Amino acid sequence: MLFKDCLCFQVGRVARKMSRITREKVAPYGLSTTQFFLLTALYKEDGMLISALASKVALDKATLTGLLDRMERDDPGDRRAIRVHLTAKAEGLREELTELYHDNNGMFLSLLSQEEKDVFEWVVNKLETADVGMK
Amino acid sequence: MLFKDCLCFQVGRVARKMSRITREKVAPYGLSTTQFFLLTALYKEDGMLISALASKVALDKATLTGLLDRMERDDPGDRRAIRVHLTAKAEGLREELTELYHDNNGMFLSLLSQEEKDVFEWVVNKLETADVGMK
DNA sequence: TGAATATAATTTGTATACATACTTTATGAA
DNA sequence: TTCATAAAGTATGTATACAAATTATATTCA
Repeated sequence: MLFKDCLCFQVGRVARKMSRITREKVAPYGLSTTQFFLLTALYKEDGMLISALASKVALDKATLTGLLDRMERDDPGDRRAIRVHLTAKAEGLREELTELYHDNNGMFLSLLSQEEKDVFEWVVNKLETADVGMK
Repeated sequence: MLFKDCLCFQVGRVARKMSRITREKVAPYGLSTTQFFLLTALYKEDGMLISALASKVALDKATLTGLLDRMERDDPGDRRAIRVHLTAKAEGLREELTELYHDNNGMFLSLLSQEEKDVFEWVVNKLETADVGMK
């Protein structure tokens, strides 16, 4: 089977599928998968710098600029820094979206045994932190 | 750690990183990661229908339309079907890109033990084929 | 002080990625 | 035959995703 032993392709393929599945669930809230994770990060910690938020969700800050275009902004002091805050609307959805986040995780996790989860987590971390000359 | 147990996020994050690493290697050939995999699929089997190719690389046919915009096309018989063929330029890079493909795979695979590879492959397949109400 | 440097974010340009709708052609059934 | 349906691609619109360059501000140090 083509790409059978290609980790890069396999990971990309399953990432796209899982993202699509998640998107279907959050679409009713007018969210994309990425926006959903971004909100989840803000539910955990509000008022981060864009660069800190980018680090949390593992995206480039340039990607976040677009994502955040319609969100509330603030500027407490340092004019280089912009802190991202939840809107009232997002705050109102906190409970519901947090529950959805856990349900969705649980759905995926329920497919795996404990050992599979452990090894998968270990492998993903290895691939993620591998030093292969990238920034 | 945020998203620690979120398979969807973890897989997406590692997919982006691996794609970036691969892109750095194929950029000198004027290719993106996706284009690289698409060529790899064509090196394996030339003359596929766009829909068949889309299936091979696990992308929507609409995504392939854009990707293939500058590639050679042919139409043998069925006017609904367009078959994708390698250009002379792509054919000239076959050896080099095939080697790069295997080297890149090997680089990622070398990070994992046999058991880790086995479990990872198993888990990815489970996540990929899981029936959770998606098309 | 003031120039060099670093930091935070934006801008620009390019390339996915996909849902939805549409066009064209083929096929199947009445 | 002819209408309904399916199949193959394309078009459109939206949303990532990121490299490279730029802007604006802060910091450091000579």
